[in-house]
Amino acid sequence: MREPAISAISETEPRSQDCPATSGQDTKQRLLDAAEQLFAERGFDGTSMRAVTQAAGASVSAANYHFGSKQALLGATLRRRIEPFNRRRLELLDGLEAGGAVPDVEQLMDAFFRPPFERAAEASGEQRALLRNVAARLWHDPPEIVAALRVELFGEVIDRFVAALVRALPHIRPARAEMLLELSVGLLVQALNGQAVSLSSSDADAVRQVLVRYAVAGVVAAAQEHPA
Amino acid sequence: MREPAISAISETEPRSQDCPATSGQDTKQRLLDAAEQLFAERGFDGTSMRAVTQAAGASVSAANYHFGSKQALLGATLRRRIEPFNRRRLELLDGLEAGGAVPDVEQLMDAFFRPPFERAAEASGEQRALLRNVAARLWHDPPEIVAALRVELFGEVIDRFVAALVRALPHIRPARAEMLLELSVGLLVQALNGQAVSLSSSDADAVRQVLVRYAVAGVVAAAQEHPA
DNA sequence: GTCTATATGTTGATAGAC
DNA sequence: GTCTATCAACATATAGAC
Repeated sequence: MREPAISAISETEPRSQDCPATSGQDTKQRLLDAAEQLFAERGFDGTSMRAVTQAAGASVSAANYHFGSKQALLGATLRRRIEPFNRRRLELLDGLEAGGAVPDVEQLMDAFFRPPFERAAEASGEQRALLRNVAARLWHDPPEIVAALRVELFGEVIDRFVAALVRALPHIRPARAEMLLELSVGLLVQALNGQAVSLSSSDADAVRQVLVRYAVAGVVAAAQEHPA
Repeated sequence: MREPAISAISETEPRSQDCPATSGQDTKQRLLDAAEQLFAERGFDGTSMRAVTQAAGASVSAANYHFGSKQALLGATLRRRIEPFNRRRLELLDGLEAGGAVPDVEQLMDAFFRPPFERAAEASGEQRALLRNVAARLWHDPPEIVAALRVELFGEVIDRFVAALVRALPHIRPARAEMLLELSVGLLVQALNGQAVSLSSSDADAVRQVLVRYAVAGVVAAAQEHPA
């Protein structure tokens, strides 16, 4: 998945006249792929535009033409990776709430945790390693673009799941539900990014089940404001 | 270019005022303070030696004289901040295990989570903001020095607490205990770094209690390999 | 111990040819 | 749309005066 893009520059546009319109999209995709991998491996500041464009077999100018800036390129990679997860989360939640049903905490946490693991199971080793770091970067890198993206990408998901948690735990205050969901995100990030958890050597399903069990018990136990 | 803005950051300890002889230690401390704050705010790659030395009112050469390299400077800041936490963790664990006692999961998780919150309670607002990011950087930044430091600083703590967890939960496999402790670290990092948790506006004790309640229930529930 | 000055490399972004 | 060439700014690290 790394070098085959070189062939694109070894020949001088053999079919460029046949489909010139798709050449732009193709380069854009290769840039996105290369940027995603490098940002995940070496971080935003640790990745130069030159490194990205070389890996993609393109020029720095091409990247700036398509994305405008390095920050916008990072935003595009994160958006592309996260959006499907959150669409899937909402899809699962919609299913659980169909017909006015009130899903319980276990169903909710499972719906929240499942999407990245589905992707991990179907992905190659390299993609899994990548996935781990994307999560860590998105939740712990301070740059402004990441904070804005977090709201853009996660806002609806957080709102919907907090509301569902409030319904599942009738005596919980919404602020507490939000706090517990955020703590659960820490659990998920650690699981995806961790060492001992080792997504690559374990069965993704097994890890997810441990995670869900941990989170369900934790959320239920910490839901009460003043425990006995 | 700038005024010697030193007072904004100096925080370490009330040092004696012998000026010329201890001038070296003084500069070293100021560099450490400035580096810690800037690394926390802008990350390792986002922080230049120039920024650090200007904030500390010193020169780049002085920093390289004292620490040798930028990476070593990062290592020094993390070591200074993390070491007391882990000493305190081991101290609390020693207390719990005194006389051959076998502490339960709640005592263990409390001892593991408490030190950063103690520090947070006694610290200023700036220090609390800083603390949050130190945790996130140490656990999610990929650079080699961070990985090595993690083993150096956390190795003994992890070993001791995993062993204690195995004693507290007799049927748990050590690998599972290690996984659950690592997941719990994710919980802690998210609590220290999170938005909704908001250490600065809440009572640190209250947050810690929620955290402990979440983790205890989670660890106990996820300890069994094959739940009914 | 700390400084000034500098060596040497890299960065993100742009200009303009094609 | 993509390239080559180039820019100004900034990076880390070192040399040598004091």
